[in-house]
Amino acid sequence: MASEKAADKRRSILEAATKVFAEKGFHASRVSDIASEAGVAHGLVYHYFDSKEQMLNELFTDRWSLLLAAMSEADKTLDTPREKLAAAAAFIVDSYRYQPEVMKVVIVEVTRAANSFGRIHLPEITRAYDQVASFVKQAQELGEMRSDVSPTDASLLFFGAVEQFLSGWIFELVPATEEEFDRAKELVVDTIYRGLAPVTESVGD
Amino acid sequence: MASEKAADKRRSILEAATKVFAEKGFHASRVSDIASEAGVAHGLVYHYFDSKEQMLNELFTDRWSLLLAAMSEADKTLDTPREKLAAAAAFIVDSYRYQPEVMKVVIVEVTRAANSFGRIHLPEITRAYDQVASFVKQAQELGEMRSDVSPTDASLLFFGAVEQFLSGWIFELVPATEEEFDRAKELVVDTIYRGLAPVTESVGD
DNA sequence: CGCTAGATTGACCGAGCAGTCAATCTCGTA
DNA sequence: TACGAGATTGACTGCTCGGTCAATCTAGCG
Repeated sequence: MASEKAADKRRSILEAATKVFAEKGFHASRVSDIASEAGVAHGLVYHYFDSKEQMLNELFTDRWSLLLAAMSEADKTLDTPREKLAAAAAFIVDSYRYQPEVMKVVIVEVTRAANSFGRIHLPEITRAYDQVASFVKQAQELGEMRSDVSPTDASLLFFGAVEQFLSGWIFELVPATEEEFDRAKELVVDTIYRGLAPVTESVGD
Repeated sequence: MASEKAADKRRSILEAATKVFAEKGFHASRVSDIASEAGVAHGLVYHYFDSKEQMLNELFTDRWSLLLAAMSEADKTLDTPREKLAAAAAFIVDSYRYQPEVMKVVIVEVTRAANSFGRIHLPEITRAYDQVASFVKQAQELGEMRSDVSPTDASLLFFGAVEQFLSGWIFELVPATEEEFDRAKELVVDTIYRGLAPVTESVGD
């Protein structure tokens, strides 16, 4: 069996798809673009994949399950909710750092595509939100975060902020440098943590 | 001249387009869907608009300039940066409250579409980000926010959070009730403000 | 009333492209 | 070296849609 070589070819086609999707967006990407990027005839794409859609679905699910696994692992191995939150932010930012194309596709074509792939993958997406919400809940139980904010809302805040940084890099609004990556991670976690700290007293409202 | 009636018809087609775009997304929307939603033959759409794209562009620009105007007005008439920030959040959230379809299209099809319309409208989008960044700068100068965070980054945080709430409502992850709307506004501004408050001393990194 | 400009219609066209498939090739194996 | 399973090719198909346009309608005006 050439199953190993076949698997390689399959992977290289998926990588080509990632590159093309990242560059032109899913809708503007032709299967023939992907094929030529991969250096194969476009018919071959259909030997390995059912459709263009399937490629995006696979690409997303592969990466998203890494995120889910990383968060789940963080929940088990790390001690404080803050560290867990930091681990989640770090995973996402570093994913972008090392594979910007994959993450660009994941964010732009799925996570934020409320009318198409976002809807399809809502269950997986929600799982990540829920995990972060559970970290928030832990923080609340430890008295590290105010309890009058729903963990769900806090989780939206968190993902909104992280994804907006990715967006900024993707749109090239903000330089995508090593320092920026680390700064972003810290800023998000820090701001959420301070912003949701228990209200000792002081300020009315 | 029937120019008044004509303008009405034009508007009603644009409204139909909004509805269809919001429902199915731009790419999945057919010009004929828009026409039949508006109750006209699809050829008429081209009497009033050059293309499907133009409709989305117009729709976005109309709404976004309202946002820019509102923020600019807030900058002039309100006293504190915090109020200005609150006004920006309120404008966006209330836009969704009263016209969810328009805002859904604005956010999903433009603001977050890094590969298509987002790129085209980047200058306008950036203008809004810059305005918020300037509010942050004002807050920093008044000593209400820490100065070691770049206003640009703070602005990303702000928009990321606000848009993620809209996303939550759009995806129906979170109930879109009156209370939620008001809660979201306050939560975002409050969290940003607390989160970016000057660091009195204490914690060393 | 007719005339005209603009509004409205819907049949039609052509491009672009996802997906198919029969033919050919390649390579591991016996 | 001969066989065959799976890999690879690219010509071809069928369809969807955006956009065009000539024909028809309508309403205000002289």
